[in-house]
Amino acid sequence: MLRSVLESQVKGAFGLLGVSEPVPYKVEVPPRRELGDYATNAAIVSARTLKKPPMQIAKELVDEINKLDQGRHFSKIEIAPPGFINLFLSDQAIEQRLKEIVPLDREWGKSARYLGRSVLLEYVSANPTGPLHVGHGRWAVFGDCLARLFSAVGYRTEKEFYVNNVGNQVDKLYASVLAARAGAPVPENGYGGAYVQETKGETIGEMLAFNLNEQKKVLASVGVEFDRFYYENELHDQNLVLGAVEQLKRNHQTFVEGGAVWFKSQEHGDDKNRVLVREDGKPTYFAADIAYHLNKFERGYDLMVNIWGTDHHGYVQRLKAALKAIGLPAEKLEIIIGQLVALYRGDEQVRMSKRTGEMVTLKEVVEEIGVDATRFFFAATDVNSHLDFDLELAKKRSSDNPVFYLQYGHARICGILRKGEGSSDQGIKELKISELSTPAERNLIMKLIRFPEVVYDAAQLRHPHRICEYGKELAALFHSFYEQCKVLGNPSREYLVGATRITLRNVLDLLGITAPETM
RNA sequence: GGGCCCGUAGCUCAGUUGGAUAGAGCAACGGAUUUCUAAUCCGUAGGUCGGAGGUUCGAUCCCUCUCGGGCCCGCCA
Repeated sequence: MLRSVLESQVKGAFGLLGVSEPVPYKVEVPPRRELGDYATNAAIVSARTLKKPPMQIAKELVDEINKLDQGRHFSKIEIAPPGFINLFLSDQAIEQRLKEIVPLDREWGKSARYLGRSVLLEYVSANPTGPLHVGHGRWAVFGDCLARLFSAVGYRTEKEFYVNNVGNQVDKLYASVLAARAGAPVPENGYGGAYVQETKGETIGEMLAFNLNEQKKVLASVGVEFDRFYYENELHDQNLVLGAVEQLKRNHQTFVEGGAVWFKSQEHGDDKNRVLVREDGKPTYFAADIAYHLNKFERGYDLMVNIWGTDHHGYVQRLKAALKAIGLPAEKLEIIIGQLVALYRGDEQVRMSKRTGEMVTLKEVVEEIGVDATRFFFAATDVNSHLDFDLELAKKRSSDNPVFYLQYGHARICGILRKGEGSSDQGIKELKISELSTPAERNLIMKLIRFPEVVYDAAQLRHPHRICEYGKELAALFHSFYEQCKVLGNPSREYLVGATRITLRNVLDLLGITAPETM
């Protein structure tokens, strides 16, 4: 990507100044166009260690950059107080990037930065005791988009769903279903939702399988699929849970009290110690989860990412402490906390609770507002922020929905290309950057060539919503361009819209949203 | 009582790990269609970035305190 080329130019300039290890600086897009195509704060952040005024460092850096570059990338470099270096790209550099887009096609935006590395994503992992709620949907879409991003920067990516098919809740479900069928009241601490009545199966195993299958169907309907379902009972059957406890014992991380085996989590900063094996000899969910993650580590991934609901946040430190206590590199496990979705119908908030039975399921939402819109809404915001989601609004405003704005841009271009004679591939030979000089054209071009940087940043920060932001900005610049510039008959513009189509399509692909050719 | 998250325009949300004059969509108001798709575009209006201190060349971003909302603190999962 262009930005990393520029970063190394600055690094080279530092080298010529005799600074081999410059303090970390950034090359970024400045807030206004007059301030260049890219800008760096390198001179400002170095002022302290170099003991020179930032403006002076900036001047020295610019001299060296000019020597190195010889006008290849930059047409102009300016210095602005308190020491920003503003870089203006040459037409040659811009054209070269622009010409990469169409040949790369589906590869455009991807990078090989993490090629050869592997990542395991675990998400949703809902209990098989009922339907998925809207929060699950949000986390599912987030996880799915994150997986696509990881793949786009080179990771070998695996997606996994952990099925908690063991424990008290399982018995509770069984008792609740039988009670519901008999018309009896909900058992103590049982499940009371309407779905209990609808749960099929005679044995508890059949009921769990039924619920899981329903979850899978809903997930598939929003385009979320997994490489593996890992069943908790396998951990128990293979004796892996007690095996994990043994490892903690061996490392003197446990003690016995009240007939139970405890993990000394207080020694790792927890506010209390935690039970691993209960008085009755049954391991806790915590012990099973340690075993599960031990198993993940043994499978040898370079990175493991979990997406957990906010109700599990208190659990993060505990699990990591246990993994460290076993001697595992816990920093390879990253846990992202997903906040809940507050659902509204107009002004009225709908509570999500399995107990009351009043919850709105993911299935209902998808059926109501559609797959593409559901995915876009869930992917468009930071998963760590609370989300207020108004169903009435999402449905009523469906034609003004941002997702249609992107899709319309794609369809509009397809319409143009259908009417044009030449394909984009021909256009590439005739593309002359000098013919694309209006602000509308330049704004669109600059947005396009930054796409790989956006993908990289989004993956790096685990922020799929940046792809949505980028897509909205790109679509806006295209629509604006379209109003001002006649495309057909101008090969350079034909190439430009072809490149825009590919970029929009790749954006939608990263989000798992369809890119229609007509609307 | 303790922990984590959030608080930015009327509403829903961005804000590039501390940068330059804080942005977008919706809602409101005013315009644009003999032209490749008007599911579009152009313009106007809208802000003590919850509040108060602090750190520094510079804070929406970091620290402390505080107010408001959410989630959690089990030998449940």
